[in-house]
Amino acid sequence: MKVLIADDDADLRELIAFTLGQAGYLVLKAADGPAAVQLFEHESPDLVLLDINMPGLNGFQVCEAIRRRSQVPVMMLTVRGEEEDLVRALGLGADDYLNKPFSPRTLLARLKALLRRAGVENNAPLAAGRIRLDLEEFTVTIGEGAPVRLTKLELRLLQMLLANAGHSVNSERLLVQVWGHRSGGDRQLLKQLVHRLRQKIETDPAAPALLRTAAAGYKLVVD
Amino acid sequence: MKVLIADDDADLRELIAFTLGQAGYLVLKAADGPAAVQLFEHESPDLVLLDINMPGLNGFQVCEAIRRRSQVPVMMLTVRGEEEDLVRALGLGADDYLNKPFSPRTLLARLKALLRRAGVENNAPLAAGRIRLDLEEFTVTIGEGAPVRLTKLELRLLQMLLANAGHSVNSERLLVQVWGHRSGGDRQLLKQLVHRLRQKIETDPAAPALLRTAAAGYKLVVD
DNA sequence: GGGGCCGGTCACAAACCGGTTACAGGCTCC
DNA sequence: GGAGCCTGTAACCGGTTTGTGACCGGCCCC
Repeated sequence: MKVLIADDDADLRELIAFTLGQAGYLVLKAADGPAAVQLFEHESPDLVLLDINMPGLNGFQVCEAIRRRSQVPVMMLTVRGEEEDLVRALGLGADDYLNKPFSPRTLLARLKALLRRAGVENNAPLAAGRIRLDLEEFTVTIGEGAPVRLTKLELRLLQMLLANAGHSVNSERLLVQVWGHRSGGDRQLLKQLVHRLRQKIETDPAAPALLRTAAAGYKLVVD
Repeated sequence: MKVLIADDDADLRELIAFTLGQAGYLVLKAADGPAAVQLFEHESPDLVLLDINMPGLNGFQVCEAIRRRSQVPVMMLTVRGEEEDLVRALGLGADDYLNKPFSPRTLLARLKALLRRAGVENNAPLAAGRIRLDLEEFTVTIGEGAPVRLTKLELRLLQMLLANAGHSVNSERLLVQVWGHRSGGDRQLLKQLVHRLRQKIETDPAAPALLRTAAAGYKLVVD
């Protein structure tokens, strides 16, 4: 599990890096905005910690840049009391924030919660019931069948549903997690993606047994 | 999702209540400390907004009382610049704070972030007496009967009534909470919705036993 | 008794929703 | 530059949900 930490305060950066390292995470460090963006593109970390005040590009700009190409969980580090910053960060698609100063224990707890929510806590092939997802190969295997190749979006959708297997997931949330649409609204995309995914994974796409329509969203049925 | 708002300033209280109501939250209002504590024990809200300056018990005392029995997220409303208050509140276990004056937008953003952080899932089946509501499945179950499917509006109405089970809820308030109409006035909608809901949940829709007409509104009868 | 108000009921129209088909632009890989 | 895939967009269909207008009967008050 890779975590990118971007902060220009060397002491804090090292403290965080140490904490996360101890906890078993692989840590990538950046001292300014451009470095953060570059590292992000190179290494595609599983989670990003962003300080707001950084030279080069500030945290907002980095967050925007990241959101343009990825739904990776982003946690902002803010100075307590900067109301506007907070609202702006959350508006830009940050998933959580942490007020400085914070304890390492708090950081870890929040980080884990965030990873759990994003459904990426294990990048080993996700599985539930008869469904197994291989993120490396971009394939899904149903029961004893042959692996089926998925596209990027199909994989992401299935991953989200799998992370909440058995429970219905709100369309709104799916839109946000798969496309990063802030306000949702565009149901057509989801409709279409679900349709395409069903064609691939359902024995009878007209009567879905796995990817079922639920009130206000979809859910993955596992036995 | 129930939010308890405690503030002795009636204008501010109503503004907040309106904002949250529009955003789909169920709002409980308290004008002083003791009322807040009592409401908290009665209704077990999912989040609490506390003003610091209140008659009876002040925000600190209420916060302490709440913390003695629950980990529910608490957000304090503070006057900008009162550092001491802030530190004290956070020391007492408050989770976040908001400086007055604040915009509704800010309030909502912070509140959502707090709920998200607290990991509150809003799919816990609401229940009272023989009535159980499943927000994920959009169903209601009466006693031992089979779950009945509800539409979005029916669910919202029932949720409002359930949150005030046993007490009559003003038509005006229902209109605002279910449709977001600010001026109410449109009783026909409510009439119709109640009718449709009764058809689904009453054994004899002509003689309602659960969803009763009450003075100036409706109420849910629980045994 | 008559009019106004209110809640309940009915019937119909409008809006919405999910599934489906079709097509076009963009991208990658030969 | 062309083939093939991936993604986004539009249009259509049938079913459900929601909004609207009309009517009825009870109640209260003048």
